[in-house]
Amino acid sequence: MKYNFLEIEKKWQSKWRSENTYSVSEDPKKKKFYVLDMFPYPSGAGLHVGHPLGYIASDIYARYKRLKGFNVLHPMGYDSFGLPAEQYAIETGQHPNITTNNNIARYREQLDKIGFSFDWNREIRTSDPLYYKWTQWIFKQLFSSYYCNIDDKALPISELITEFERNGNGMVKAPCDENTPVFTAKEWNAWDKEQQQAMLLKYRLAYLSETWVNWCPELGTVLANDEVKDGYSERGGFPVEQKKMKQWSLRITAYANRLLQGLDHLDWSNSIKEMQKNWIGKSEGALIDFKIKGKKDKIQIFTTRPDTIYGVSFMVIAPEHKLINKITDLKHKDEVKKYCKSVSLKSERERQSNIKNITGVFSGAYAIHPFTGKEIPVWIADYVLASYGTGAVMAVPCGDQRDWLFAKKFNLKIPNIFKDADVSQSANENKESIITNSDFLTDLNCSVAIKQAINHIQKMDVGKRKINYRIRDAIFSRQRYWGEPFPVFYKNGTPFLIKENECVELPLVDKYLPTKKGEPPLARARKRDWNIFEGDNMEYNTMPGWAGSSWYFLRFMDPKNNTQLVSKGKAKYWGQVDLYVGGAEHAVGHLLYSRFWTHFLYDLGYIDFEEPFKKLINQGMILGRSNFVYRILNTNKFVTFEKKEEYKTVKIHVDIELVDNDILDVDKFKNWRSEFANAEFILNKNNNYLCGFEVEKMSKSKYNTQAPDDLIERFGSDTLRMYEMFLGPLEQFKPWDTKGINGVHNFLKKFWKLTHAEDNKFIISDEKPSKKEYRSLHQCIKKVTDDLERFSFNTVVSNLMICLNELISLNCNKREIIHDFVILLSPYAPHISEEIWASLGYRDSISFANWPNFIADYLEDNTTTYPISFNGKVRFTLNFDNSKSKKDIENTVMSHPKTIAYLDNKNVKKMIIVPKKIINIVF
RNA sequence: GCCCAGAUGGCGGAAUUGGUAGACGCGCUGGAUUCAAAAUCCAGUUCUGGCAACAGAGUGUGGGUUCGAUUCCCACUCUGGGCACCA
Repeated sequence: MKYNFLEIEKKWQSKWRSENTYSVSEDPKKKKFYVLDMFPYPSGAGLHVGHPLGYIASDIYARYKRLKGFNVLHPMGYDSFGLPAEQYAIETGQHPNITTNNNIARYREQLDKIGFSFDWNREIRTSDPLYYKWTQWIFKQLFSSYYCNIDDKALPISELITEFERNGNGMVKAPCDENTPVFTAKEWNAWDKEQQQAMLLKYRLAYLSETWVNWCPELGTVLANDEVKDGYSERGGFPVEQKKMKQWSLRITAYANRLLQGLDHLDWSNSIKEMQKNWIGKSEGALIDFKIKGKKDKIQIFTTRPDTIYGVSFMVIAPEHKLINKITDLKHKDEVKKYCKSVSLKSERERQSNIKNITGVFSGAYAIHPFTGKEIPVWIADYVLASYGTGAVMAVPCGDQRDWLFAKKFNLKIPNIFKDADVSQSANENKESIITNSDFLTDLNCSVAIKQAINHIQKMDVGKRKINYRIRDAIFSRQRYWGEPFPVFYKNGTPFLIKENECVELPLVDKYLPTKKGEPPLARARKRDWNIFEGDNMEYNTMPGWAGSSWYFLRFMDPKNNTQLVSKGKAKYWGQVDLYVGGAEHAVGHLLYSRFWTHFLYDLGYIDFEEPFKKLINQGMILGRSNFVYRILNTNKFVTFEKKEEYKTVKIHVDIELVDNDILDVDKFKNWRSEFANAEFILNKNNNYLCGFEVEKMSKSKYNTQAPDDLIERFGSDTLRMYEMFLGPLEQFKPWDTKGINGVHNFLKKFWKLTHAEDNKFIISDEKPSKKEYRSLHQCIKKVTDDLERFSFNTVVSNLMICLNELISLNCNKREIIHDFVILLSPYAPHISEEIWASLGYRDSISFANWPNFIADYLEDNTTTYPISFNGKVRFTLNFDNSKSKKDIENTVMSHPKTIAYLDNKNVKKMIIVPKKIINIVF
């Protein structure tokens, strides 16, 4: 009798492949279910056990839904554009396509071994021109659209042109660039084509804009904020400067409100929704203009607390504010210049982390309070950010802690406008307060006062109600090679789209580096290297990593369509992703951008759902369990964990392969690395070397990674699948520890043993199961079904174990029971289940069996074991017939000798009998 | 600083609506089998005291609500994640 998992798993994997078991197509007779994983970037290191965790969970769910009769779409592909392949190409000169294909082959091999039920006919790769043709197509649609705030949706730019021709832009309500002038139809019609294009670009959802970037001349590239450390590049340590660069941006801000509202209807975790909410950062308040004494200019501020306007005692503007030069008086000019310079030298990091170090400088200018007419000093300080709101605030030190601290530091007045509040020690940020000393706002509470204040501001024409968002438009250009090229060419500096059905393919280049002039790598391509070349030159930037992943779930529905992104019928049938599983690190990036693109495609009518992912589960990271040895300082002697305090030691990571149960195999250790060949050991009392351990991120450098491949060799993938689920709740971060894996392996072995004789022949009994056996099975059906419905993948394993243990003790290998049990098991352990299913005489895959129905009758019990508790403490249990009345139960309990003993002649105050639950006697 | 999670035996975890805390698995202890080991099987295993029956304590800490709290409320500590001079 041997459970030969290697043979079984190989057999079924090749069968699934050759018989196309998991390929699906639209079937109007069946209800659909779409289960999707966040597709991986195929890195060179291959998969470790942490990667497939989410895939296993989603595969189990997909298999479960299939058994429930759903038509399940469960595809997989690769997010194959990315930096590591490009970096490798720079170093070796090898085309990233080659590296990428190799890595994909390795991934596929590893994935196949785990027994996933993916429909591989639908595989997509974002770096495939057949795929990115449609990424480019979406960009073209964005370029050809603007956002209409009246209809609250994206519309074709042609409608905007018609409006410009008729009425100019005076009536147009659409998000556009800040510097867009108002023009008439006459002016519009008089402009030449290039001028018109320039104006349209200010409205397009994909537009060019000048943005500040971290430019590293030495590397010839733009760096992300976290790649810059104290003004130098993290890689290489070269100086980084701020440079203005013309880049493509997407007007995601137009969708800010819809992206926020849409969150309410999504079945996502609270924390992810919260993160997106904060990212979008909606705040309601008012814009208020403050006149400057003796100047024509006004400073416009944004505030969420217009109710505190009588508490303003100074103003603060950001060091980058455009009015600084105009308003600063002669006396302060030098100081202001010096201050602004010093701020600009600070890195973004530095500026953000210096919360305690309050700095600022007086500009010499005074603003006029719009209601009181009082003069208030205008300060410049770096705690005000140029990029948020208007880059200027009205400082209310009695109501805002940062203003308060600033006022204290520079000795500014702190007038109090709150009734019964003490603002001598800190600001009063309590929004329940009553306003005082504030003219028409006096005696109102804050929320009423805010409304009144805004009304007054609008009446006085000094400002208006304003909803402000923190979210900024997404920069869509990257100065890289290995990304989607833009379907764009330039003529006299004006961008134009290439023809409708064409796709710009990545041209070959001699090197994957920027040019000497600092142009992106694509500028190296000669005219004849491009498959399409129009105008003066093609766009040299490529799209960012998130372009391809923002819409891939749509392409899986119709991956081979050559005339459309996705056919309308297929998109209608498969619809939203019903279950999306992936890591929480994509909380704002990927998940927000795909929502944006889905909203947009919905507006244009290509799909009929607005939100891409109905239900989202974020799997927690699997952490590694590292082992350590302790070397005594300056020696080659290692001391066991128990005695390490007696010496001065250095902690060294040791490969977990050399350790079993924290006990080091000293011989293996000596052979591990030459420096340890002559190592000596101080052992513990059992003559063992005990290692220390720590739980940390799984990583090669910590020698704590575990590839799934070895485990599959040793235990089989059915065991691996079950074990990864058994580890704990899917969402939780949890340590990986192979110690427990033989527990689930044992479970499968026991199941095999139950259904196989000594000579490995399948044995099954055709006897009618007993009531006990039915009961055990149906208990299991109920628990497993309930647990899967609430995505409690770990407890399903426990319940299967409980059921099997019961069946074994009943010595039950009856056909009817095993038949249902193996279906329950099959989502977790599909290979062994297929094998036994075939032995039961079925020729079709178990994947399309029927999930067993739970029959409550089998669990019906006519007695209940009641815990009898005294003042809430359980003392003993009694069995009662369910038909027994409360009075009967009470009499029996009260006359029970144990009850009499526990009561010890005390008076019973109360007796609580909860039917089928508990009995509590209070005394 | 703000927001969101979480804290249960030696370990991973369970307890779905407030109703016997510790299911299931690992590990450990003892036993059977074996020449021996592996494998397998049986029994025990929250802590403290006791041979035992049993008693007491116990779900991060301190309070509260309740006949009854891991579960609800208040305050706090710690851990993880996210955001951050956001007006």
